[in-house]
Amino acid sequence: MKFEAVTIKDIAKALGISTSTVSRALRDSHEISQETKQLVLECAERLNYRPNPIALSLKEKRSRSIGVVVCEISNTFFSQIINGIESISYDRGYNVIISQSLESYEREVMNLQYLSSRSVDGLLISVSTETNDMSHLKALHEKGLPIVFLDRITDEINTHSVIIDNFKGAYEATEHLVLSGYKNIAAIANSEFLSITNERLAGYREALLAHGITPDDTYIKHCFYGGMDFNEVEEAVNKLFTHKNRPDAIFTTSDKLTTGCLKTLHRRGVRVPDDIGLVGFSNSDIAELLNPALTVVRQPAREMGQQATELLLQLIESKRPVKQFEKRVLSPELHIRASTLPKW
Amino acid sequence: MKFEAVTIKDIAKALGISTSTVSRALRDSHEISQETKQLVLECAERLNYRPNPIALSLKEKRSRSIGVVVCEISNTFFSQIINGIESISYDRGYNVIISQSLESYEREVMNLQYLSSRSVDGLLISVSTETNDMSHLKALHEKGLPIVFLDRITDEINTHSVIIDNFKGAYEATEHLVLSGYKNIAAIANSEFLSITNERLAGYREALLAHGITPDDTYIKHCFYGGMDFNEVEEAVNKLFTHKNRPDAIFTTSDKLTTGCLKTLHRRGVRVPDDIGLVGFSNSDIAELLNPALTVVRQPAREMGQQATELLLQLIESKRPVKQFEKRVLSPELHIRASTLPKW
DNA sequence: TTGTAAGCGTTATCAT
DNA sequence: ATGATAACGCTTACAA
Repeated sequence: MKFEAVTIKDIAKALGISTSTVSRALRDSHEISQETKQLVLECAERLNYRPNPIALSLKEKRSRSIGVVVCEISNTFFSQIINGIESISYDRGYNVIISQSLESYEREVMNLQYLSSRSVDGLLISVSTETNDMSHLKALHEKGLPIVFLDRITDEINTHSVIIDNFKGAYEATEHLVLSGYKNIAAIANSEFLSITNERLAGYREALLAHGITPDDTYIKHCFYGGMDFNEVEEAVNKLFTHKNRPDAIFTTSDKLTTGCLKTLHRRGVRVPDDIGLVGFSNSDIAELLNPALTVVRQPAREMGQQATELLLQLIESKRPVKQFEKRVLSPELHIRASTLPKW
Repeated sequence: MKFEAVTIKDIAKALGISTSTVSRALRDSHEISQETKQLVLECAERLNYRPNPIALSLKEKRSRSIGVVVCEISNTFFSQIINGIESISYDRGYNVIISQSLESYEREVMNLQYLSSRSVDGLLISVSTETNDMSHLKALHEKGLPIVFLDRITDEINTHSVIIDNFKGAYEATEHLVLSGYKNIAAIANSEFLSITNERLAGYREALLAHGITPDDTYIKHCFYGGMDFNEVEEAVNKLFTHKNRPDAIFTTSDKLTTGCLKTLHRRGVRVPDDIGLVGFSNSDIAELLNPALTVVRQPAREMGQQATELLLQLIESKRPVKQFEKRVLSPELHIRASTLPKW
């Protein structure tokens, strides 16, 4: 690890045998006598021998590391995903190299270039909001790099993906608002270029329709950067508040948007749910904390990370090319607000 | 990166020169003619050559990766730290291998063993709550592994560290409660084995004393696992509420404890600040969101990660052994509650 | 200025 | 059952 690590050579020298014998003994090859094995194992133990993974990688042409690209590590949703990714890959002896796109296409391309230069064995990616050209990913995929998409997917590339049932989550959230008596339900959504956005808005529209409300597209505000920039959210809220027919409830399609919206409302002195209804996707602490105050759609982020990693490792380690790809759809959970309001 | 990557050999073959010439040309060695350089560079470009970092690592005996051990990736505070770590190491061409101890000594030891088997060039660690024996870290450090401590430090190992001014943060938080008129101020703190805990409690005590209040140790409740297990916090709160002299305010020493405490209070129907005062360390969304509702101590987590990484890389890349070590102390910020209460 | 060869730690192939 | 050798991709004395 530093300062002259013990190598297979040292063991060989110490025992007066060849390195190949040592190597075989360590790998428990059948063509090595029990005594020698014993000897080698003992010596390895004594010298505290640790195989050098880098030498191994060079030989095997695999790095036992996987690359991860998310928009932002410290976004609660993604940090939970990473938690899941890490838990599985740790168990399977893989490294995780994480990089953040910060919702920038340019940075995403750079990240990918970096990861591939780091010769990762596979890639887990949730594309950036700016990404509508998938050629950088396609190129890697065609070169043979196993890829699994997470949450934000594309159908331009045929591979495994793990998503949540966005339609359902949005449907239930919206329906909850309808059933709570709200009539004019607006939506603050992510970029329309993201797969998740459209699915969620579809669920939103469908829920309205199912309850006899005609969706009104002027009620839908997009935040291109998903609220990375708080002003985006503030502006969206402002627009809704100056709408000729001011909405009485808002559905927000992501963690950041929900938090941002709450913050804006609070700044304006608008109370939830007294003055306006609010239901949104959220995995952050506020969801847990405001749970009795706020109904939220919670995504099984950690599980998503875990499942995506399992699929990726399966892809990486499978001998023959996989033909059939899975699209795993996990279910979000609607955490419904209790009747009483919090009183902080 | 996969499927027969272009190597230096391919360039050599294509140009009919030796690999060493190619290598030198690529490294812009002064002992190579301009023409040859030109030729090589052009060819490399054309063939889309990418140096193999693994081969390089093997040669240079350095992996250009750094290990990180934190208790939990999805803890807001740590995910922000990781964000900072990643931003710097990305710029400097280093990988980050993250692992989580989940506050378990055993896991921490395993993580370390894993990281060192991965031959990381350096280590960034925030020790687990269970860790009071530092011998595993000492061993690595003595072997020559550069280490920088983050937030949770130990003085048993002489190296750089980055912390925040825990005393100050706690002092200000407590003082804020005093100035708000609270008299019986309790504290819910992390394990007493952590450096941060004692510094924060010292600040708490000192603030009380400065305002003529005698600290009462029965007002201090420890959550050994820092609230990883929610029950811990609940129990702490319960104990305080059954205290013969029920406190009228609580100071919490960490993100998780603050959130957990709020949650418990809310479950009990106890309102903040109407029924009880509360100020705590918190970097999570709630801090931002409840800002007008709740005074919190916010730590510059991202900066901590960045600075620690800079120090570590400096350690890693310095030619001669560093003698003088820095202990960087960043300042936390007290975000004071506005006069109006939130009305969710 | 360029080429040859050894070496980083490991394993696989081929002998013995 | 074991050993010698080459190879993975790259750098760097040492030669030429």
